[in-house]
Amino acid sequence: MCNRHSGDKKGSGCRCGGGLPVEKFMQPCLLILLKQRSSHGYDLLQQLTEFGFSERLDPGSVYRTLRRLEDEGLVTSHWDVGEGGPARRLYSLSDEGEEMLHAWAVHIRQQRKRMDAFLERYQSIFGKQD
Amino acid sequence: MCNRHSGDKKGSGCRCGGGLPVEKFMQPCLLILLKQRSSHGYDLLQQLTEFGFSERLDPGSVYRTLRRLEDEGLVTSHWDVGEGGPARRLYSLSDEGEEMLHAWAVHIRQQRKRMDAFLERYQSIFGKQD
DNA sequence: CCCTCTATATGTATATTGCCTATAAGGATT
DNA sequence: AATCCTTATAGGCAATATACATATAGAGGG
Repeated sequence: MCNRHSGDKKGSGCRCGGGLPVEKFMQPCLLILLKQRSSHGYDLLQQLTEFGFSERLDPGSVYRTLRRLEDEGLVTSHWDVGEGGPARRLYSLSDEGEEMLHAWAVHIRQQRKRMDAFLERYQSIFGKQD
Repeated sequence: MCNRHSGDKKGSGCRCGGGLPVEKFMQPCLLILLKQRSSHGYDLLQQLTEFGFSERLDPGSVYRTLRRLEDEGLVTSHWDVGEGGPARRLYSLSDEGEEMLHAWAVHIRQQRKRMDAFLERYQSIFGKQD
């Protein structure tokens, strides 16, 4: 098993071969979360569990992905030195990011079709209950 | 666009960010094809279009993936020097490969759920027709 | 003072990716 | 026989992606 599966322990090793890479799928999830409301990395890290990411998801991956999204102009950020606690970087979705979100939706629907093609063939061989 | 999307031209460049890497998803597709009947790389290359792979899918990727599956003991192969044409390497699914196929089915169903979670949220924001 | 929680960021070894090119057999065309 | 296409397999490589570990730092509790 691997930490790509929700609920897995960190560092348990992975032999399953993955499928959907963590950081890649994280991108559209972050974009859609930021479409709903602007937020900072640590908060987004926790919201990501709603999309099936592990509760032990590596924070470094989230911050790195956010920086990359900013490099690509899909999100913007500014420092938020507010009421107590360390300073946080507040991210917002850009217009370009919203466009990319639509592109991702198309892409993900395609991927899902491919998975359905696989699962249908699988069930036609092994049966539904398997 | 990129050659991950079926119908794309080879070498047209990719800025979409992918999602499901070609060679990763190719693995369960090859296993299920080999479950149905033993076959060789070039034939499998063409059968893969049934799972949404591009008709211009790079043959090198297919052969490399097959070799990797063999290294992992999921498939076996032997040379088939038969009636006309170049020699072909005939691949068959191993017992271990069939087990891995079941593991993949579980995994892909999980991935599908995650995509559904994304698409549902997407539709709740932008509407179904979008 | 130490520990935990919040919060952000970097380093690194290894694996994976897409693309290009090489090799070779056989058949058809010129 | 020379050229070309199709079938068939394989290796190289630069760039990127990955998982995991580690660094930094503020604030609050015990």
